[in-house]
Amino acid sequence: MRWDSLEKETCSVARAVSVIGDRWTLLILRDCFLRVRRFESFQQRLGITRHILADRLRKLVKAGVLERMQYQTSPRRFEYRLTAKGLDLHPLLMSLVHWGDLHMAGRKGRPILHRHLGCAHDFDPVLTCSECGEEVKAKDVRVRPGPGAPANILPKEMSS
Amino acid sequence: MRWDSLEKETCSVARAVSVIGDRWTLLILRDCFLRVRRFESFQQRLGITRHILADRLRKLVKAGVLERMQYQTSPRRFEYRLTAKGLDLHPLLMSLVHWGDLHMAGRKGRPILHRHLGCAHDFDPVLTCSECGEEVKAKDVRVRPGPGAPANILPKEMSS
DNA sequence: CTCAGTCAGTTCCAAAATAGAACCTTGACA
DNA sequence: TGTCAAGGTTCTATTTTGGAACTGACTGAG
Repeated sequence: MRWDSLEKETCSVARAVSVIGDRWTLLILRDCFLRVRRFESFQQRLGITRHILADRLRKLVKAGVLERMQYQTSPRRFEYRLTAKGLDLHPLLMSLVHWGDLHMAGRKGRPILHRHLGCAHDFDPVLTCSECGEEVKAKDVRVRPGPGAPANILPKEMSS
Repeated sequence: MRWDSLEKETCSVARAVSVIGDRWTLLILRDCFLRVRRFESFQQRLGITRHILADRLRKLVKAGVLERMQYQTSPRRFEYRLTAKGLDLHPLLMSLVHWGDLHMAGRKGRPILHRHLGCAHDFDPVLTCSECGEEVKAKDVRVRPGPGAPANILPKEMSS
């Protein structure tokens, strides 16, 4: 499978993965949420090849996740900022950080704390149900085809 | 940067990305949550090269996200199941699906619906604060170094 | 004016990862 | 005996990366 064919897949995961399913891209987005915006800053923080960085930034802009804005005219310089679409990735990044904290942290504890300005406490993200507000556990979810589903979206294994 | 050096990074995102930051890996995990468990099933559903599939499954087992269990003895056959660590990726996958539904769905609507058994409604995932229970928005979060933080974890840009 | 430095890239080559296809092994079934 | 299935492995050709150097437009110091 080619990766450009992934965009045409019906599955939302596949389409999302076609944009953000890349190691460097996820690390770039992490830095975006830490307010890193410039080419040189990304490059120095990540140690990424300049070549690949330019490519990934271009792709993220094309996908509408980042926007490239000129911040000075002479010489022309640009910075990259999260769009609304990009900001919507916040729950995803929070989930990623939290999973890393739970399962991959060193013995010194978590490297970053998140403070919720609403209640002024350090917090962990909790995934809840939009309908009843309760926490959602993997075992409490059943999946079924939606209006945009193609024929074989669910495996045979799924009779539940 | 080599990818095995990423595991040794201090950032939780980097460490998480070293395990799941790969297009195929994310698609494999999506299928795991749909109860796909066998080599042939993954291969047929994903259209992934058998070679790469074997490699990714090996890595996921090594990382403790999947376990490889024998389900018949003659001939010996194995299946791959999510461990507790793997199940903890559920919020991440839900966030990914939801983002894909919001921003990448075709005009026919979302391909999969998720029903919460607790309240028997189709739902969307909402990320909330473990301390106050309110929904967490990107702008309501401030980040600061934790106990396991190295010197330069935050960019200069972060004075807020 | 000259020199060094910054930023945002581009170009080049070697090394690594991936796609696509065929092949292998163990055993079941007819 | 021949065919089929599951769960892989091996092979080569193509893509993608990594690493390093280079470019172009400017600024600011001496």
